[in-house]
Amino acid sequence: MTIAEPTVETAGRDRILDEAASLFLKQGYEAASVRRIAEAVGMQAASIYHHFNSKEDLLEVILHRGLEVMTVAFDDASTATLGAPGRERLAAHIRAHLAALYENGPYTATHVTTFRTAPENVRTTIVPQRDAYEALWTTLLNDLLTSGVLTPDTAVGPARLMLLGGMNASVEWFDPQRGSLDDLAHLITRQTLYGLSNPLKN
Amino acid sequence: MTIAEPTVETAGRDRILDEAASLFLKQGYEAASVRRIAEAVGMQAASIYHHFNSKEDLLEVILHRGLEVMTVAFDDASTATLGAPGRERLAAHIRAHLAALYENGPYTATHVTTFRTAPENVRTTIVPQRDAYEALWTTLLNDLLTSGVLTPDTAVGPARLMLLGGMNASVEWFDPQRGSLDDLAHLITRQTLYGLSNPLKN
DNA sequence: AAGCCTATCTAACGAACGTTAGGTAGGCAA
DNA sequence: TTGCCTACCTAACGTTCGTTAGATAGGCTT
Repeated sequence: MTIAEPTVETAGRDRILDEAASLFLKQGYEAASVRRIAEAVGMQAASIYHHFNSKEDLLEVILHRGLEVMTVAFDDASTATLGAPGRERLAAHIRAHLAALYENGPYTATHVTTFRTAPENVRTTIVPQRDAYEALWTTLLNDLLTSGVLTPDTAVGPARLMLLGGMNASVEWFDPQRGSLDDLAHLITRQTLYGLSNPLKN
Repeated sequence: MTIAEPTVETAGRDRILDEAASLFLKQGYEAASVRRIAEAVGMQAASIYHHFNSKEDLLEVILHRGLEVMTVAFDDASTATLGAPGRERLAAHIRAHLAALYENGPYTATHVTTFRTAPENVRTTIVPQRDAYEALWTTLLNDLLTSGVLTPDTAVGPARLMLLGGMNASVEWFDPQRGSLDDLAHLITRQTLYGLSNPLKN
């Protein structure tokens, strides 16, 4: 058990995390000042430091939480599609990753957009958990490869990077208010598996 | 007069742009201070302001240049593949965009990574040129669609977003020092056209 | 030789930054 | 009722930020 039910104690802390993650997502880590985060929460900048040791600490917690949201989504998709056909399993995991990006708070999207330029010590702390998440995808794609769902000459490493990169890149253009997440998931799944080429014309 | 041949005059200015773009790429726009940029160039911070009006101005010039590099690469690919088969034309333009990202200075990569969180007035200034570049891709994909190279039910808008997003996302993991750009271009072209699915197993 | 222009410098400005010290008010426990 | 603990506050710290003013040194023009 990692996530407690929201109590009065954690409410203030979680409010700070929510607003900080949203601001980091919109403006970037450096541009979002502690004072602006505090203002969004409705408190003074100094009060942030009752809950977190530093601004870097705040970012670290947010990046970890974003990764946790992804990982939980992935695991849920795995158990939900145990024994299902390969393409269905892939579709479910793609949909799960996109749901983590757009339907479970700003944490995953913030992770995706701010990790690359995060302070080095923060990045270093996050890397193991990040590797673990990527390993989940490697295992999934390897399963699909050995079961014959993917072309035998598929390079799993690059395929994983392109798939995750493609999904994450959607934060640049996909607006969950305007588009359906199911449509997006279907689009990416279809394009990943079958591509754009017209099979009738070669 | 907009672009002069490189003289001793513009050399200092271009040095500043190079170092600034590299730092913006590595650390982000806000984290890279004018003093650090000046230090990388080998001058004092105040000297930057002999060449640029403000830090925002510096970013704006860099973003524009990144877009110009992309556009020139696209146009070169277009003229180089006039009358060529559709898939070859697509491959050439993918390769051109990736070359702009990795082989023509840090400008295009910096554009891709910093545009989303750039100050709003800077973003506003850039948008028209950005729309023009995306329109080039829309035209190309529409050509491929009407000539039957792409599946008739291809949605060109999302396809363009996914293709550009996928290529741009490679800046997160592709290292031009370690990997071949031709390999990357081939990988993305192949995956875009044909996907990962094993055609022998449905 | 005189004057100007370009490119840089030193020095400093006010503002904003992350952060700390110390205080206060309210709830819970003894 | 007293005392403590949590969650905030006000005030301020030293640092760094983007930026400006003004000086200087070297080269080109006349």
